[in-house]
Amino acid sequence: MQVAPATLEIKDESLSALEVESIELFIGFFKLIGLQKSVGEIYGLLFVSSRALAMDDIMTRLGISLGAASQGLKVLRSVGAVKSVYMPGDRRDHYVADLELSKFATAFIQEELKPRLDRALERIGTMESLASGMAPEERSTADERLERLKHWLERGESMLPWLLKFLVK
Amino acid sequence: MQVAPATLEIKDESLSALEVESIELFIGFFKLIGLQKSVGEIYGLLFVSSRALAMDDIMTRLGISLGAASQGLKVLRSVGAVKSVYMPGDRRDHYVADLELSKFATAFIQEELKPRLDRALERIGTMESLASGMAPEERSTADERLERLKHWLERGESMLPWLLKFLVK
DNA sequence: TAGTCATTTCATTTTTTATTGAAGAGCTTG
DNA sequence: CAAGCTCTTCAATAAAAAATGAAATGACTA
Repeated sequence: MQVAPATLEIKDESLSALEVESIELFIGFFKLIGLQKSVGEIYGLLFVSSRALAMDDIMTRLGISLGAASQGLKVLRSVGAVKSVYMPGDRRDHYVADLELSKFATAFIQEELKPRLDRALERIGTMESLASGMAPEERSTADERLERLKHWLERGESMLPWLLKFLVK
Repeated sequence: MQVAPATLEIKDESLSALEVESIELFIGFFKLIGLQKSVGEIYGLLFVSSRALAMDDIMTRLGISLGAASQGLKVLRSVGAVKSVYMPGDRRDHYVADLELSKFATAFIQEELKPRLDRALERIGTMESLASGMAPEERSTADERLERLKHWLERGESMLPWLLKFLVK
């Protein structure tokens, strides 16, 4: 299958090689903590930008929609990855990247990891009661495994404060 | 919108409450490290099972397809989360959960996190060269930020061995 | 306060990811 | 070595997630 590249759609209105690298880097990084591509794109662009960008700059440069830009910025604000700066004589909000990278990791740990561990430990409580009504042989298997899982989760949980301290520097 | 539950499809061929809790727990846990639902389901079922299960037991109990079971087990074997045990007089492979939970975390760190950090550091090298050909004001912004990012990534990387040691116990 | 511009929201569409199951490869055994 | 199981693969399908853009909202200003 061959497609003639006749009138090639110009998509990105010139992103520099530096911007492309930055964008790709942050897309990958953000995906790891469960954030979508457009969020990574926006942050990547802002990260290497020496001036604050308005939402429509971001849309145009990245070739993404209004909605994606708006929602992406919302997410980035909510994790403190981006802040808006005042630009005299311009009604639009302008955004700069917050360079304190540890914020994202911290937000991820506190808003994703910690709640999940807590929820898992809760479930283990439930499972322990359920296991207590089982036949002896099955029960001992379950009890042993639950104990093991609980220890491991508690160990993980105990590591979080240390991890946070390390990341925050 | 109301739907009459007239002839409710029996879906799970009797999973116990304990199994359901375990499955839900591991679906959540595995998703966090990027593994799909069916993988979590299978591990969750095996985790509380006191006997080894064959692939078609797994399919039947969970109501998943042949392909999903096969692929899920493949993933679980590949991260060492599951092992097959010999059952005399039965041609089928039978699986039990490996209870060494730290294995998954270790696999995740070594196969996902570490390569990503390495790739990111590589990109920073590229970006540094790209920045070196820029106009002075833009260049200084870029240099400063890249330096910062590099430090942070190196710090993260330096933490991995410690993290691994902690997890492995 | 009417008009304009910036932003958010959300139903729809698109894209991506996961699941299904039929085809077939590989073992085992009668 | 043929017939029957078991398991894997992969093209097709289904489900989930993300992006789009029109309409609603809010906010400034003339």
